[in-house]
Amino acid sequence: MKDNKKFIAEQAKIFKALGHPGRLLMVDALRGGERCVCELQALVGCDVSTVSKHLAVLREAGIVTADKRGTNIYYRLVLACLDEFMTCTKACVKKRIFSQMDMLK
Amino acid sequence: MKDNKKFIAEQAKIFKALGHPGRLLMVDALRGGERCVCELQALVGCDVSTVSKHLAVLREAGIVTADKRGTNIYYRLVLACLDEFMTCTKACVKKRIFSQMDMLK
DNA sequence: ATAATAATTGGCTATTTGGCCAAAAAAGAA
DNA sequence: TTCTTTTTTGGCCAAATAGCCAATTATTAT
Repeated sequence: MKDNKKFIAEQAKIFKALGHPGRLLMVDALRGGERCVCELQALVGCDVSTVSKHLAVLREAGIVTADKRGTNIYYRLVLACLDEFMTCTKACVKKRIFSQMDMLK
Repeated sequence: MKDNKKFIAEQAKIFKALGHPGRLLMVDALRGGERCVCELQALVGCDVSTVSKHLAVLREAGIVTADKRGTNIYYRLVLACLDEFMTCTKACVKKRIFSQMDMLK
């Protein structure tokens, strides 16, 4: 694979990792500081094993890192620009919802 | 589905749409102005039908819009913050590549 | 009207993803 | 040590995705 292609593939991997409601919910929560797996599990409400695999996806994309303290593993955000990402997509979705509403007038 | 959940699902949809190398390549090209499907096809190099389906994904996520002029359909960017998205993820990938290099020292 | 070009749609297959359960690993407590 | 808690891993299955080809639609040119 060409270097250029590899690079865009890595960028895509970041977006892909964010492109799942459960994972997005978790990273959004991590904006408020580190959380252990069990807290994140409570948040998304599916099996711990599922949560663990989602976290692996986020780790491999370079979005979060983990560190172990005691029995718990704490995850925290690495991706600096997540705030902007969330603000921007939120605005974008809102705008779309409004324009749909306009169409009903 | 709760309203909150619907909202985050819509946000996730945007990221998911960007989370594919071919689609990311296309939207990146659209930063330089509108392009017809055939130009985008030449860029990504797969079947036109495949490109068309990718473009449908981007449309449905609210990232691009299309308009027809003559026989061609021109796509253009709608998502305002794509520049930031690209800059940020580029920096993020570079940083990761460097830290991997550091580990080899 | 017929032919040619541009794009989308439908159908198909192979691969990937997301979810759960059960089992393993790692650390702490009894 | 043995038991308990927290997390990860492996296995499995259903659903979603990405790709191609063939067929359809829409527009322009002959």
